[in-house]
Parts: sequence; C-alpha cells; structure tokens
Amino acid sequence: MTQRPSTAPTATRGHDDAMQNNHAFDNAEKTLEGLHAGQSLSSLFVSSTAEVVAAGKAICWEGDKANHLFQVEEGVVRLHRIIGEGRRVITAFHFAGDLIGASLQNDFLVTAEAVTECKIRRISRKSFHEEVARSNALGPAYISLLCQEAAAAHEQMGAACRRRMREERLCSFIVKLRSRRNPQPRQGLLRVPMNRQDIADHLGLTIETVSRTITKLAARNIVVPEGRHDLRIVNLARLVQLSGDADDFSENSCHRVNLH
Amino acid sequence: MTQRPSTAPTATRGHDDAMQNNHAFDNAEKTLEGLHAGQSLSSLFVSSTAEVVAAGKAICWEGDKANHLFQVEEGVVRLHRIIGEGRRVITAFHFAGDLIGASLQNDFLVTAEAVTECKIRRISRKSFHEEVARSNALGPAYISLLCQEAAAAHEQMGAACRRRMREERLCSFIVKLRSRRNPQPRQGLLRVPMNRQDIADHLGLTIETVSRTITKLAARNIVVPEGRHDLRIVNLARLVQLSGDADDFSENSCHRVNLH
DNA sequence: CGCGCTTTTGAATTATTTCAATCGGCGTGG
DNA sequence: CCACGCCGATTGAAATAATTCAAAAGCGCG
Repeated sequence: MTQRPSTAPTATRGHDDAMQNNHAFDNAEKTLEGLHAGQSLSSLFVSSTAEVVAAGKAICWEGDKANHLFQVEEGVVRLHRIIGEGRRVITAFHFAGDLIGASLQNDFLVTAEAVTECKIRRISRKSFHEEVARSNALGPAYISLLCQEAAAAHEQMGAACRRRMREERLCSFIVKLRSRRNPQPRQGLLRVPMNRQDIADHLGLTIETVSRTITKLAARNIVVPEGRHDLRIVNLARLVQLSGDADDFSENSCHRVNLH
Repeated sequence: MTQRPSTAPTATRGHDDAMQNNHAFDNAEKTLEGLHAGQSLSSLFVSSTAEVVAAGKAICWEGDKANHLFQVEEGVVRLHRIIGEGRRVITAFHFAGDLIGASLQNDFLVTAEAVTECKIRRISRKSFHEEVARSNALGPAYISLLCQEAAAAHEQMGAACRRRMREERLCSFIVKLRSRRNPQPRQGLLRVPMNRQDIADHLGLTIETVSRTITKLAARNIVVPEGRHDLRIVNLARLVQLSGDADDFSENSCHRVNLH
C-alpha cells in the first residue's frame, strides 16, 4: 500500500558540496565494531551524489519497494510508521553517518522524513548487495551493522516500557541525543533538532506531557530549555540517574547505527 | 557483569528424543525469506545434542560472553533485561524453531529463561560464523534472519507506544501469540504458557492491569480465560480490530524469527 | 511590528498504578 | 479423603499519572 501525502514530494536531487563540518561535540564512545562496520560500508556511498532534502520532506515511504539504501551525510532524519487512525510512532532518529534501510528486505517498513534540511546519499539495494557479496570485508561489516541495529531496537524497546514514564523516558531520550553525531550550537548546550510533537511521538506521550516534563526538569534545575531547539544541561549526573538508574547505562544504551 | 542467581543453575543436558509434534494450530503465513533462512540455518543445529531445561531455569545471562547460539526445539523461552531496581522488561518470547543470540556480537544483552520445560540445542558462535563464512547459502540466510529480527523489534517498539494502552497492547499480544509455533491444547483454545507477571513485564503494565483487562475482554465476550493458561478466542475479528486497527496488521506484525 | 505557528499552562477527565484484601487451584500432610 | 497453607490471580478503593480540551504565551519569520 503506497500512500503519498501530497505535501511530501519526492526527494530533490542537488549538488551542494559545500559541507560545513561543524561536528564540534561528539562525546559518544565508539565501539570497535561500530568503527569497523562504519568505515568499510561508508565507502560504498562516497561515489554517489549528495542530494539535498528540505526540512519536512520525505526521503522514502512506508510500503514502497526498498530499492535504495540511504546514508545521512548531514542533518537529522526521522523514521515513522502510521498506527491506527491519525497516530504516528517515530521509531528512530538518524544523524550524520547513519544508514537507512540496511535491515530491509523488500519494502520500507517506515517513512523517512527530513527533520532539518539534510544531505543524503543513496545507492541501489542491488549494487549494495553485489558489493557486499564481492568484498570479504563488507559482509562482516554489514552483519555487524545489523547486529547494532537490533541492539538499538532492543534498547529502545526497553526504554518504552519504563514505568515512571515521562520523566524516565524523556531523560533517557535527552541523554541518548547527547551521544549522537549532532552538531552542537555551543559548549554546554544540546541541540534538539526535532520539535515537541516528534519527541512525543517517539516516546509514546502527548505533546503536552513532554512540555510539562521539560518544565518540571527545568524547575529542578536539571536541564533548562533555551529557545525551542536547545537545552542547557545543568546537572548531567542527575539527568543520567533519572534516565533509568544508570547502572548498565553507559554500556548498553549507547549502541548506535553510525557509520562514521 | 556476570551475576547468577543461586536458584538458576546452568542448563542440564539430556537426551529426551521423544518429540511430540502436536503443532496443531499454526496460522502464520510464512514469508519466502523466513522459510529460506530457517531451513538452511536450522541445519547447523541438527548435529548438536538436545538439552532439557526445566521451567524457570536460565539458559544464558545478560552480560555473559555470548559464546553460543541456541535454538528452541520445544517449549517457550523468555528474554529479559533488568532495568533500574527490581524491574524487568521481557523483550521477547521465543517458541519452537526460534534462534536465540543471532544478533549478538560480544555479550548477551538479555537473560534467557525457560517459561515451560524446554528442549534447546546449541552451537558455538565460533563454529556458527565459520559455517556461515564457508557456505554461500548461509550468509544470505543469516542476513535475512537478522533483518527479520530487526523488523520484529521495530514492530514491538510500535506496539509499546500505543496510546489506548492496555487494551490495544494486550489484544496485540494475544493475536501475536496465535501466530507463533505454539502447541494448542485443543481447537479454539489458545495456550498462554507464560504467567500474568511475564505478560505484564512484556507489555510494560502491572499484573493487576493485565488481569483487569482480561476480565473486561471476557465481559465483552471477546476472549474468555479457561484456567490460568488458556484463552478461548470467542470473537477473533473484534480482537484483531482492537489490537491496533488492523489495516497494516496481518502483513507487518507477523514477522517472526522462526527457523522452521 | 504583526501574524502564524509551536509551545506552554490550566482544569477536568480518564487511565493506570498502588496497596490491600480475597479468591481459587493445587499439593502436602494429617 | 479432607483440611490447611501456599502461590498466582483477581477484585476493590484510593492515589497518582497522563490525556484531553481549551486558552494563553512566546518564538520566529516575513
């Protein structure tokens, strides 16, 4: 079932090669596997042309034939599925370096949309698999990537089941955001590219609950919003603690699907 | 961090070959990939000895080195993680034919425990990867399996975010249970091998909420419990409808990680 | 500087949890 | 064979959390 909202035309191709590498802030530890998988699979995309996708535009649609894989070169992408009438679940956000569609076999299971203006590269599924089959380094890298993706999905699942809902979920979300390849405005500030509705749909909450929770965290001087898209992290230790009692945190919850 | 509760000794080996194939009820459509992946990967396990694990005993522990892959031959296994103090998330249930540990790279991310008495087979991760590398049919099968696992995890994620929570989640759970390779007591009855606490921890609800929801479904004559471990499905259509408005349901939510 | 849109805040309603008590099956021992 | 106690499941009532609907506020863009 292919359904295209009229407001979301297909990705426009462009040739804007003036990359600004302002990835100033990236505190994620990189797993050995992540690095390995990333380096080799990234090489498949270098020869393709970067496409510019305006904020809000779709890159691919749930239900479409998954003929391409995409790599986010710059910007933020949200993946969502429609469930029931009028509701949406954002299953993941993807940042610079992340691959979209690696775990697909036939159809896209999610719609991908640009949260901010993005640069993306694409290769066909066919040539991707040919390359993976040809090379003997790419196979393990691909498998490693799939395993990371599965681990991330499991992690997200766990997060979604937290009881002390809003607080835990939101803190967990903020902490994860910190560990992504997400350009930071300036020291101590965390950029939050997505709007409140996106966050709500990702966390399974309403926009009002998200807003109220942020307000409460601000009152406790843990994180303080500065404008709509930035958070000042005042008390990181407390934030991490609130995000799910920390013990197994730094290890497990930072698995990412990042190719850089 | 390896922590073994004293009540959960390691899996005991056994040789009980008297399989009773009473898989009378299995209405899951099988995807082409699923069948393919299953047939070839299953072959890796046939030479290994079946081990019998008593109900409640652990098969492997979160945090342990993932030196083996397991296949459930008979029975039901639950996978869980500990989050915060005293709470548990059951990330998945595995049934006959399912593989445990395929998406792991180093450590087990979950603890696996037998819900019912199980027969399981194991092979070492090392030889699994050697076999996959040697054969040219196994690689794609393995990748296909990983993709299915990712799809299932995504599906579960979506389910966890449903708003009209308890009813939708529980109905969705019941419907999924129907499509698993789960021996049925007799026509029209659905066996529910896990207890209420397991269901609650899987759905992110309390045991009381699960119980109340079942009671309400029974009052509406949709499913009626018969004893603790069986449900009579009275109105399947309504059940499916309640489980999340059905439109994309039969296709997407039945992806499984099944090797038969 | 205005307007439109997202976000925040408020109040009432609904859903879910929590705590506590009861039920019901099942196995053991008298 | 029956009584007892245990354990999982159910039910009830009060407390809490989250949603809904509605209105006000604030940011950002022209």
